[in-house]
Amino acid sequence: MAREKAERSRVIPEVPEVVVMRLPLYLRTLVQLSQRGVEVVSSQQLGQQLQMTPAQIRKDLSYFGRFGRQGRGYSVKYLLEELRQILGLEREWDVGLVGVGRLGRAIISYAGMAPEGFHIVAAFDADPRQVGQTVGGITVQSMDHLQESIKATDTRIAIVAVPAAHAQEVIDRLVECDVRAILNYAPIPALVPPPVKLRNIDPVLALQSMTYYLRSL
Amino acid sequence: MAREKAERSRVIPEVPEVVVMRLPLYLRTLVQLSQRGVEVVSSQQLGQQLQMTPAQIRKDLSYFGRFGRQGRGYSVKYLLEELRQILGLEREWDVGLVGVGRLGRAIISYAGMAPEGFHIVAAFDADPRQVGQTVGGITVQSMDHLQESIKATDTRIAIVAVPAAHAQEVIDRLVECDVRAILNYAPIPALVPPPVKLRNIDPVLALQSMTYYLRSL
DNA sequence: GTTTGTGAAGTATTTCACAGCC
DNA sequence: GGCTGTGAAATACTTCACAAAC
Repeated sequence: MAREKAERSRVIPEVPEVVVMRLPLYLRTLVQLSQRGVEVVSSQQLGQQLQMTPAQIRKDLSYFGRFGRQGRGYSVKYLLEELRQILGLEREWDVGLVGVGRLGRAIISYAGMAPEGFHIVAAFDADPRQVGQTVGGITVQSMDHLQESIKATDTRIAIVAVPAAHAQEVIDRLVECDVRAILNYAPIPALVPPPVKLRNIDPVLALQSMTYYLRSL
Repeated sequence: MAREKAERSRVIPEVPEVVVMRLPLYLRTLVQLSQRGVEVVSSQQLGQQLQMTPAQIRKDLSYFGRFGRQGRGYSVKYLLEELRQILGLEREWDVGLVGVGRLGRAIISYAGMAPEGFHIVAAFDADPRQVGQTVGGITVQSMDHLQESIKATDTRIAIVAVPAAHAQEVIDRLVECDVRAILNYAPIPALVPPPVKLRNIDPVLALQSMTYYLRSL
């Protein structure tokens, strides 16, 4: 009869996850503005760029502190630094990659990660023919070394690019060796225990949800 | 004084977009169950697989009709067909791809699209060295032919895999030639006019929102 | 017995609107 | 005059809980 309500009616009004997911968007826009030499920006202007209401931006930021100045707006440089701080991006992060098939290789070669401080430092594959090969400067290791290697390097972020059939098993193993954030490219609704964060990259799902609005065509 | 409230207080209680975005997830799970030979499934069981409440699944489905039987559950085969119908997936869709760099090529070679009925039938690139080349059976066309070709083939879905600096411009051109659904891989907060649907694939954003929870490490 | 479909209740999230400050 | 930060109000979404159906 006594339910586990305790967990839900938490005392700390935790920052909503939707808010956290919007912060990188703000950060990116600020970086752009900064590169264009803009020094001050209002929530109004930010909202225009991002197609959202100024109030939402202000409310989101207010979860973390007071970063603006009445009558002026936000200092681009200052807000940018604060957001980086909040998101834990003032440091570099090591990332492990599992699966070096076509997709995995594309991910390794993708030039957009490193500039943002995410460095793929280890790669693993179940296929013995892949093991020992060098891809983008990284030597592919056997799955037998997964736990050992991830733990030894204290890697907390992993990218999963293995076939759907093996993804959950791989994810379970990653969780076991204390990986706390997983970016999953496999088209499965993966399950992870609470402390672990998971985000899915799934282009087919995205397409399938858009065709709903195209039915009439 | 008179605001454009009219648009918001619409009479039709439109299906919430969150609901539409969950349907493909249900569909995929049903396909799996079907392949395993399961014939009937309850919202309870579906919820377990997908880590969501049975009530949510039932409520989501109720926006579109009544597909279950009390005391039994849902016929996997029937619900699957209905969802395909609702999502507009009982037909095949032609897809145009803009940008055949490393990412674009990886997208063309990705084997997961065609089985779901999405066929990349045309590819475009601004680089003259790419134009005329054949990638995965498709001849890369010049950007000069974009409008002409997309319109001629009546393509309504496009994938954008060009550098960030050109993405918005490309998206604008796609919108002009009546593309109604865009899957954007460029790391920019792109803007599209209301009738057009946009989904972003952005691994860096996903990573940046997870590191928030890793700050303590 | 089981499970759906759904109003009503409960949460969560967004937007409003304004005091306070520059 | 312009803009932030924020309680309060409004809206959106989720979950409850139960009558109806099998």
